Amino acid sequence: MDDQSDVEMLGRTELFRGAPVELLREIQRAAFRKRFAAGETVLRQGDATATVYIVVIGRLRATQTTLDGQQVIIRYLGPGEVAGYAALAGGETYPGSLIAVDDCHLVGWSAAIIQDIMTRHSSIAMNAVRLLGARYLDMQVRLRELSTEKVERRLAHTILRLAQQAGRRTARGIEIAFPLSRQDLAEMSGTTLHTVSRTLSAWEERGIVDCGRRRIIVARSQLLESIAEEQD
Amino acid sequence: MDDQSDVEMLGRTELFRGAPVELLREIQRAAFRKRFAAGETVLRQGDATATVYIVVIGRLRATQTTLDGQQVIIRYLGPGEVAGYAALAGGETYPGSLIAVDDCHLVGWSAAIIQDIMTRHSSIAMNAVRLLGARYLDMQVRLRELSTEKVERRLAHTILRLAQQAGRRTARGIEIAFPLSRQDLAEMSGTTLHTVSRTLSAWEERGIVDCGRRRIIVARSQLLESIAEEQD
DNA sequence: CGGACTTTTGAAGTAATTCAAGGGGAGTGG
DNA sequence: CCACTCCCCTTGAATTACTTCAAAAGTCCG
Repeated sequence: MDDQSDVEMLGRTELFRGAPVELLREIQRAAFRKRFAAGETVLRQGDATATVYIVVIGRLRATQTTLDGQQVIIRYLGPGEVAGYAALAGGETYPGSLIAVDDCHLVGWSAAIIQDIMTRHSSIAMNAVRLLGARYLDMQVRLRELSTEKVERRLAHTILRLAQQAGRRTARGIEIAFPLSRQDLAEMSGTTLHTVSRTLSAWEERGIVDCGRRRIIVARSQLLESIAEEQD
Repeated sequence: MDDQSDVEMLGRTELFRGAPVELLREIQRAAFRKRFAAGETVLRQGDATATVYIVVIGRLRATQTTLDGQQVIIRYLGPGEVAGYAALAGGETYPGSLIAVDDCHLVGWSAAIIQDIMTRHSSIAMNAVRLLGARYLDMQVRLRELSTEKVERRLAHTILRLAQQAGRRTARGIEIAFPLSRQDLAEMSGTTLHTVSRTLSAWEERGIVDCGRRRIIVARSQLLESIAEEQD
């Protein structure tokens, strides 16, 4: 990918949207590129914040792990999204880890550079405010779901959200465009892989979804939506 | 409260910290003051975003309500904190409601004015980035707790967090400085008021807490911390 | 002192976890 | 190319933590 198309790419990201071309060029010159193979760790929970990345190609999984090894998936990050927000928001250490789910291309900057850019260009800082506001809102919604809904409904919401953000239309329905195990779904919905497996089996029988090994296709999204909305 | 002390107060808030005095004066001139009695609604879920407030005196409860009337408490807001972040982050509507728990004094600005100030002064925008980053992180931690911990541990974490942010040393221990019902604790911990009541009764017997009607005193915080950290 | 709200506690019910075992794909190495 | 191995997934049975249902007792306020 050449510098020119990099600049265009940056202009479409949530963080740098709306920036004038000269500024995008400056930002592009200050960036470094990095690639990660599927399964590699991009950054590790507890490490001192050093780098902010933007995803160019591929997908990352943001997790938080407890002392006793239990994991929660905070979110998945796709092209154009900021990875390592803690370095942007002045956190001391990364609150979670970031793992490449696919083979990934990222562009990165040191925390100091990004913070300098935001300080000199308030429109970029405002983009960061909007982006963090949106993520905070997203977490509020998930917290509410986790507090008030039963597992089946939560799982439906989780899958619908994934289909929305990473869905690919196919002949058989909307396919979630990256590998996703039962365990992953459990860690996103606050349940166990056993319950996820049982629920998906039941849905498959009703023709709502079509699943394989680390693969989910939503065949009848309307039915799934009605499960997500029904009262307990 | 006169204008001079208002300016000093603003300089100590999370949003305006570090701003030069002339700017603080300008901000103070653009503000309006508003008081709410205990129980009054400051802003309502679903309304178009219009105002950003800062709490001067008192405490607000931020909630989210589902279609079928179930509530979740997102957080409590105390002096110096921003209320109505959605107006700051460019959201269309308020994602939750804000209720006065105490009698409250707030200062407010229209969303347009605040956004203009942030655009003209990137240091304020950076404060907003930090503040939203911190809230997002807080929600990540709570999401993880809700997903991986059993009720007793979650309740312990909830009470410890409240004691930290609104605790007042007394002869009998750390008292949470605003009225807080069993129902409120349930809505913060993702459980029912019955389970909260039972758990608190058990703790009271062990001398860990000392509770009354809408009142919690943490008598032995070390024991509570050990409950919060023990493996399930 | 009445009435509304908050809290407590028991008993029954249940959704989901935990425990346990086996089956099947995908990739690897011989 | 086949066999081996490592994951990942499935399904049943037992267990349990928590909710739900129900009723009564406190406590505050006008």
